Amino acid sequence: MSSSVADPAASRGPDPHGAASARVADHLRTAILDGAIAPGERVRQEEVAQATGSSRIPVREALHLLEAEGLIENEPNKGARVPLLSPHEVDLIYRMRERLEPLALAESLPHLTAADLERLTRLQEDIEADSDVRRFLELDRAFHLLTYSGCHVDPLASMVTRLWNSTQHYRRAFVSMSGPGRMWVVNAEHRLLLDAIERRDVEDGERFLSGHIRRTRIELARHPEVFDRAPTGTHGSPG
Amino acid sequence: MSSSVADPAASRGPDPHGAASARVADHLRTAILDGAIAPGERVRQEEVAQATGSSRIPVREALHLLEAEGLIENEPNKGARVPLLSPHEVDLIYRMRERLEPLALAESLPHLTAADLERLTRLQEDIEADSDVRRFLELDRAFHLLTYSGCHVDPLASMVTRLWNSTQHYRRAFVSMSGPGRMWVVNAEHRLLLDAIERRDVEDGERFLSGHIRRTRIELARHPEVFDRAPTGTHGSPG
DNA sequence: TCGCTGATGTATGGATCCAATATCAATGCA
DNA sequence: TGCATTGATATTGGATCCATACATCAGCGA
Repeated sequence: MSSSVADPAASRGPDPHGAASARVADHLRTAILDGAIAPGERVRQEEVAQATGSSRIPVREALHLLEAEGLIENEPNKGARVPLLSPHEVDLIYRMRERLEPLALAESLPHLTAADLERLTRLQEDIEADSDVRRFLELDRAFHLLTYSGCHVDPLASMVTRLWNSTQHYRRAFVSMSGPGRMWVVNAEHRLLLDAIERRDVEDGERFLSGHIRRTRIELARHPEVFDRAPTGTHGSPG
Repeated sequence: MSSSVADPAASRGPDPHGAASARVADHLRTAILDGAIAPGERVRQEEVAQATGSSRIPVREALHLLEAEGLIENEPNKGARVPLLSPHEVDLIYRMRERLEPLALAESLPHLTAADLERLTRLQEDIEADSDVRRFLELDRAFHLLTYSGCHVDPLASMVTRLWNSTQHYRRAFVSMSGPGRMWVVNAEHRLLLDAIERRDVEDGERFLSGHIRRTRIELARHPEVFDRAPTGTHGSPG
């Protein structure tokens, strides 16, 4: 079952006007976040156009969209590539997260519904039950972003998403090589955060969250090998 | 003196490949930041194309670029418009600035050159010498952004610029109606900040800066009339 | 008089074609 | 043998044309 979206618009829907670029963007976003396209790698318009069964116009739009999301870097007349970040840049992105995400949480918390809280608890239980790296990344991301889902102010919400996107690759490399020990720490910190959220305690939530991010940043700084031409990791078979 | 750039590519250069979209983006950015296009106003592709003497393709690219900069809002099949922000959204943007800009300053400060410091001092002197609203906005923006010019990490630098862009219109409305009294406060705070920068004191710089932004936010919150269908202000004739 | 429905105009989204630029390999020269 | 130059090729940027969706308003009926 190759889940590839590679078949051109053979028997697909009628392609409702104004959806092609979004479809292409989804395709590329998934590929980049999954690590199928590694940082530093070029992304050729024609290739993507063929892979998605569209012309190059929606591809260009999608590339610009993804540039805004921090997943693509565009250089005039030279094309697009996935940004390659230095340790210092990743560190600074984590510092930005330390300051911004507590704000997003404070903005979001009052708007989280009981259903949201249930889903959060369920997610955390799933994280603790399953120790597969790929799944951990997915669930951890879902957990945190759900935490911010009550924040409806665009610049803040989109900025937080962008910061997560930019460092997704390095998170994967980091988690892959740090083993299950680190997941326990993360889970403990998630539990504290979750508890604060359930108590609707903004102050505690902000404190636990910034501490969570700060400790992750410090831990990451102790693993420079994450940046040593990190493996693409798309078929993350346990070594 | 219509400063319009409306003459099509009559005697303009040969348009070196890959510059049209940038030219269009500059045109629109200036128009929006100057208030020539007010928040909530639509931006039609064909109009811009004619005004800049290009086809609609570079216009689309420019609109997406500006969307990433927070100056344009795109809705599928409905077109582009300048975002209209609520008081709460502006307030939250200022809170983001409170947290992000000190970080940008800390990152930038060690890389500022002696020439930068001279230019900063010169700018501040110009601000104090000239009390015209339009000029104040321009110089104040230049002052702060120059302060961050040593920060070469893209997500941070671009985010700061985006936050400034998003609220430019409301800053104009605010400064227009708050009179020269407020400028004195701003100047005093700028002097403190400038002094900390010259001493290369990161901690003081961060503290003065976040205080500067916080006080501006609080002051702005006391002037809800800024949001009462604020005048376009492009020909800000004293009323 | 008010609300609904359909037709038409207008604006955006997408495809194809052409121009300009970058990339790269082959070749000639020092 | 190493390097610069030069051509061919691949790739991006822009223009024009077509398809589709939204907006407006006239016409009709209750």
